[in-house]
Amino acid sequence: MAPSAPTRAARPTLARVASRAGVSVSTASLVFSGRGPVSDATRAKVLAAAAALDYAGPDPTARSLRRGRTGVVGVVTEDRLADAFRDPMNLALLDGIGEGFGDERLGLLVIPRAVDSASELESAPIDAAILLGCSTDIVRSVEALHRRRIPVVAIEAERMDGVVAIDLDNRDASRRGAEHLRDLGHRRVAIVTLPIDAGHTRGEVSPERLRSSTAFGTLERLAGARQVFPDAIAVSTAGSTIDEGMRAARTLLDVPSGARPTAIVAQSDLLAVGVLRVAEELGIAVPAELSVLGFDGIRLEGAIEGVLTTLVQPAIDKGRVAAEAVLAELAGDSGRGVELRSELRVGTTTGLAPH
Amino acid sequence: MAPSAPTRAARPTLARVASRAGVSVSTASLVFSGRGPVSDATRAKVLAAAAALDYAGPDPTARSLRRGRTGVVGVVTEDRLADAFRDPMNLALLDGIGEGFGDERLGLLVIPRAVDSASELESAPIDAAILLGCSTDIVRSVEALHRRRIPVVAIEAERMDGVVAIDLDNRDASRRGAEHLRDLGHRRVAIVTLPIDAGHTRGEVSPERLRSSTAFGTLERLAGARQVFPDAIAVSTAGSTIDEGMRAARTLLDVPSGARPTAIVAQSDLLAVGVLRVAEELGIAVPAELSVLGFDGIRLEGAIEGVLTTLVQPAIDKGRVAAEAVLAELAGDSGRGVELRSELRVGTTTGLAPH
DNA sequence: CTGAAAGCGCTTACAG
DNA sequence: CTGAAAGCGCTTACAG
Repeated sequence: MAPSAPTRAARPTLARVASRAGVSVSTASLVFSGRGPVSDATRAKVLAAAAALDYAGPDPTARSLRRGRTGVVGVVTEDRLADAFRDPMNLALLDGIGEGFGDERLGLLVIPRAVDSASELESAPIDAAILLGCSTDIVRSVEALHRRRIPVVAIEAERMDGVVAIDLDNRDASRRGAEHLRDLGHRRVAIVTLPIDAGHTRGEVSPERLRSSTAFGTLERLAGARQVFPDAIAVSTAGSTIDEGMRAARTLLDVPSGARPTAIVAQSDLLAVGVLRVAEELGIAVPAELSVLGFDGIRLEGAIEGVLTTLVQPAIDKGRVAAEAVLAELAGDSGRGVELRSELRVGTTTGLAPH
Repeated sequence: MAPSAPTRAARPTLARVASRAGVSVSTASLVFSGRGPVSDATRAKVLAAAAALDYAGPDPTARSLRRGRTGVVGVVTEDRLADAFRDPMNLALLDGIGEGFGDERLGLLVIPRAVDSASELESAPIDAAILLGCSTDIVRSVEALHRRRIPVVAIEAERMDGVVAIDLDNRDASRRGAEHLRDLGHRRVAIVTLPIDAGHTRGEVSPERLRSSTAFGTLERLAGARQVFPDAIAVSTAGSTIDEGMRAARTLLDVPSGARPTAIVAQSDLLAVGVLRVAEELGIAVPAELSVLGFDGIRLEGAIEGVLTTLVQPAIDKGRVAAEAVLAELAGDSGRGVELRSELRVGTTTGLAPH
């Protein structure tokens, strides 16, 4: 009977408010948008009518259609929602994005990039998209967004046309970390990597797996470390967690001590903590017998003894800069990319190589 | 000159696709929505025209306006984005929500409830809202949503008209946990609480602070523990983190041993871990000298020795049930609330009271 | 300061 | 199976 959706009581419209107030729809609109001059008396009449009808303000969808803006920015994450937010780096990024938006009231629509996620991106009501933790098959996502003429800002992704890149010096920073270990005399070094494929396969990283990998950040960090230690064995994990660090560390450390590396480069701090836990379990002294290097610079809240040697990345800045790039794109300025720099923080988990 | 927004190249429309394909707009629409019968030949013509024009499919905003649905559900969080997601319970909840939506492709718009957040809620393009970690001043948020005739599902909030409540047995579960301590002979018990006010003030919880508090879940858990230990001192924290647990624990434990409680009830597992850390720092044996009880049942990944005694809550179920309630509301079924139950898991951090 | 008109891009009965 | 028409609820030039 009623033309509205059955789930909702009939919602009052601006037209009904205007008619009750005895003004035109355009005038009523002006009252709510504040974009034009309206006399106090008129404004009061309109507001009174709105209150009487329990009108909640202009319908956001209609306003969006008319204005050509949704006021929403998509945040495209690699995995399922919760996994993406379990990574402290992504949380810092979110903080930064919030900061970067400042007073612009933009909503954040989280879009997990599932297998068939192109479809999700094709129909999400967004003005711009920020791609996070991007690795696998990002190109198709970008194509879908480009067809919709939606500006894209990608964080730590490979270079792509028409995409504003917010980069981290992953390769260079990793190289500097590895040099720190080399300067301490380390020669037998192993690497614990972040996921290198969409399947998050664990295990030794063969040249073949390397070639087929699309995990840009992981590859960059690995390449940097191998600039210093070309033959370093690398073991991949299923994610940046303490557990995963422990799993990988066991395969590297639970071996005859002659075969053990004297240093482990972990591609994240959480992985490094896992390595430290296993070293403790196995009675391997850090840093006397084993040096451990992390990446990220997260707060560890006393999860380890001492201070982790790590590459501190400006995670919040990354988000802030991404948000600013989005704002620039929406304002019609073609954003330029930014490369942010990580700093080596020498803690107590690295020291002179044994012997 | 061009009527479109300056930031975007002119986007092709369905009308242009239809005209190029030589069909009506309605027919072209049918091709993309799949909601009506279209001959293969016609479909092919339309698709070819779309490809030629690089048409990305129907505009989501226009579709939303017409259909009266945005396909987006708001997730209203208490704090800033990142804080909300730092809590492992909220992450589990997100997992559950994703599960509960199943094949319904609903986007999640995160809406941090700031001071002026009513305005945010008033204009967010959403079909329904899920209120998380709700405490302060939730009533105004609900009013704003009700005026918009948007169904609201609230998790662990006080009862409100027109809101589907997904509840946890906070009070009862806390009482059961306290009884476990009482049965072990504990009489001097202290409580470390979650935030009890919007300002996240730390310190002893006076009757006055209690009265002015609006943190529903916190109050429920406190009331449950005090059913067993009416005079237990309570110290509030600024959030569910290990750090905060440590801060509170220091005020309770770093005192002459005669004045020390023999058991601490922490309102979250992270707080409990903080308590355990401080006990270790101070050389207080757990459980010989101090029993520690948590709440939540999160995975602790070896962050503590032994197994935390805690109340395991079905966090994922909470999300799943909330999502199902949203689906029911959108389908026109008025959802009933659900109360979920937590189970006491006795670990190794509680034991007989000393003496 | 106010109003009449056009139109944002689509979907959905309805008729054929 | 296809098309013409109405309309979702608003905002924005434009004219007065």
